[in-house]
Amino acid sequence: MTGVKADCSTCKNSTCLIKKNYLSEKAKHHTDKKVTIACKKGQNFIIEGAPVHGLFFVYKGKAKVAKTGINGREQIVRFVGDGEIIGHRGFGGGQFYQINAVALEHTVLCNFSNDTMKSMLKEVPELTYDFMLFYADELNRSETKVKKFAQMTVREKVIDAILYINRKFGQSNGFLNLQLSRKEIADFAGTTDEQVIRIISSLKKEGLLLAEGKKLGIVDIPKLKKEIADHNFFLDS
DNA sequence: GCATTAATTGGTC
DNA sequence: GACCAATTAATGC
Repeated sequence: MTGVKADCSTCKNSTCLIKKNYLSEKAKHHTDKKVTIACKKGQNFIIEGAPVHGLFFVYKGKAKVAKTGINGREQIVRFVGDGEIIGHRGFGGGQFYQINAVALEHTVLCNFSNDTMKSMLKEVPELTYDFMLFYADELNRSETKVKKFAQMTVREKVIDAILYINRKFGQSNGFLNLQLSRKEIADFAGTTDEQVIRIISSLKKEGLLLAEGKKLGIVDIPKLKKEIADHNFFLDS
């Protein structure tokens, strides 16, 4: 397409597992095979049930990864930013994607085919090791999430979701760097948009949160953390 | 500016 | 605490 060809050699994403293990010439003939995909905001680039088409890495941008439930209800599994992996659960055995992935803003993706990934993993042990750590970490997060969903109150889940966004994307000028609709927060926290709205407005009244339209800002991070501290063993999930 | 969508609030089960 | 309905604010065309 026009211009944007993501190149591993000039990429700035130090957290990207490919970039991290991009050992100059050793992996170059592989990374050259990747495909760069530019997504518009709202674009559904991974469709639940569609055949697996390799692994995706975010070169630049943000996306949400979700599973669709019964009556149109959505469960957002995670949000991803620069350097992160999407579609890793379909890698290997999986024939079809079990998740949806939608770009939340203009996003550039690097797509590696399964074959390319396989030969890279077989050739570069450092990369394989990092992948193993990544999968283990993902599983850990997933288990932590189960506990949270079962034991936290809605208020705590919403606070947790907001803190998660802050951890992952940070704030600038007093507002979170990721703008989500109330419904998206609800779909992530496992509740309804009405509940999210109510909790946000009370947190606002309590002076813990700032809200201007879709923009959300955390005023008192330690206080919010303290509120969920009882449940949380401070494993940043 | 109008029309669709999102945010908000109140109420019921 | 989810679901529904009504109102209002925001945003796209």
